Amino acid sequence: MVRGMSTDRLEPDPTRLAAWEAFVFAHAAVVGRIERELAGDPDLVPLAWYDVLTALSEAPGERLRLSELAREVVLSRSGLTRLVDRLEAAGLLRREACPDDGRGTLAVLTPAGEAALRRTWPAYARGIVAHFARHLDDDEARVLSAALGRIRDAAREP
Amino acid sequence: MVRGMSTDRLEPDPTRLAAWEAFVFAHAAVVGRIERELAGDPDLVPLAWYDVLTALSEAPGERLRLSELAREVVLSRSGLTRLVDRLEAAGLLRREACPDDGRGTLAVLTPAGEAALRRTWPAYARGIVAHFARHLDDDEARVLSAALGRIRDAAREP
DNA sequence: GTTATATTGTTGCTCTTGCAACTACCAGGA
DNA sequence: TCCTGGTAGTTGCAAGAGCAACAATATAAC
Repeated sequence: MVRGMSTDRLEPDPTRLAAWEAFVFAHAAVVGRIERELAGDPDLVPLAWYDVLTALSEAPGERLRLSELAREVVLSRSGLTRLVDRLEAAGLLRREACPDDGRGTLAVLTPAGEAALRRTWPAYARGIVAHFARHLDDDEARVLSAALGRIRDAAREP
Repeated sequence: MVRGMSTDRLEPDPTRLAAWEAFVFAHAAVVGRIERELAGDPDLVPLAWYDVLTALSEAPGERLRLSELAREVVLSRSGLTRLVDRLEAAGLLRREACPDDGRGTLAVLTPAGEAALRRTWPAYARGIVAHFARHLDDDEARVLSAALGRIRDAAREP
């Protein structure tokens, strides 16, 4: 697993607890800020929409099963249903029946969805740089990417 | 500011972008898991309550102005008003008039609030270890604490 | 002292989310 | 084949959070 601590401790040591607290509140503060910045321009989509559209744009055929999408953006299935409702109503994606599974539904990115993605990216990127990336040196960036990626993958498992 | 990048870039480099994406989804996955674990036991308080109670327990006199508390837990003032309503209704804190400012209100931790904190900590600590701390070696823990602390402090400023 | 400006906390409203229950569908076993 | 268990997606419901607007109080300018 990981060196430097016994893996069956019941409490985090002070350094890891400080990391956890910084993690939680940094997330709230930074995401809140970026969200408000995006909300200031009616042409830009909110972060939750952006996450869904990005996941679709990176998927083969720009389409994904709803259950897959829910795992991808870390949302409950019911939450994802409503989110996809809103995106579909806005024309940024469309639902399509899954050919090989009668239960399934695919979300498919539309040209309007791609356009929304491209339109939102510059402001989003500025927010990431100004409130997050700007404060990291190269070593820290690598460590965060590796460590948080590992944590995310573990927490996403069933 | 920080070495290793020019500070006026409009987009994050790939490493920092990967760090950002891991940061966002790791938070959603880990906090969601811990929240569900706590919700499984009716004697434990949810994370938002825990954050408020901790902030109070660490403040001098175990009391804090509501505006200070809102900054501390990164919540809007209206959001904090309702949250404090719920905590007060549950008897975990009480409101008190601020002696030196007629506009102000203090939130004061009650014994029941301290008890809730102590009761919730073990399960919360287990969640932090199992889903977060367990995946960090000592170096990573130090880097996360420092870097995310810096990011949090910057994003909390007005 | 009076007036103008800013801050504190609360409320109305709306949006978003999760859980539990439900339907529709798939897969495996008798 | 039929039946049983499991999965996919949707819905009713309730809880939580933010914005804008408001009343009360404080602070500064004059």
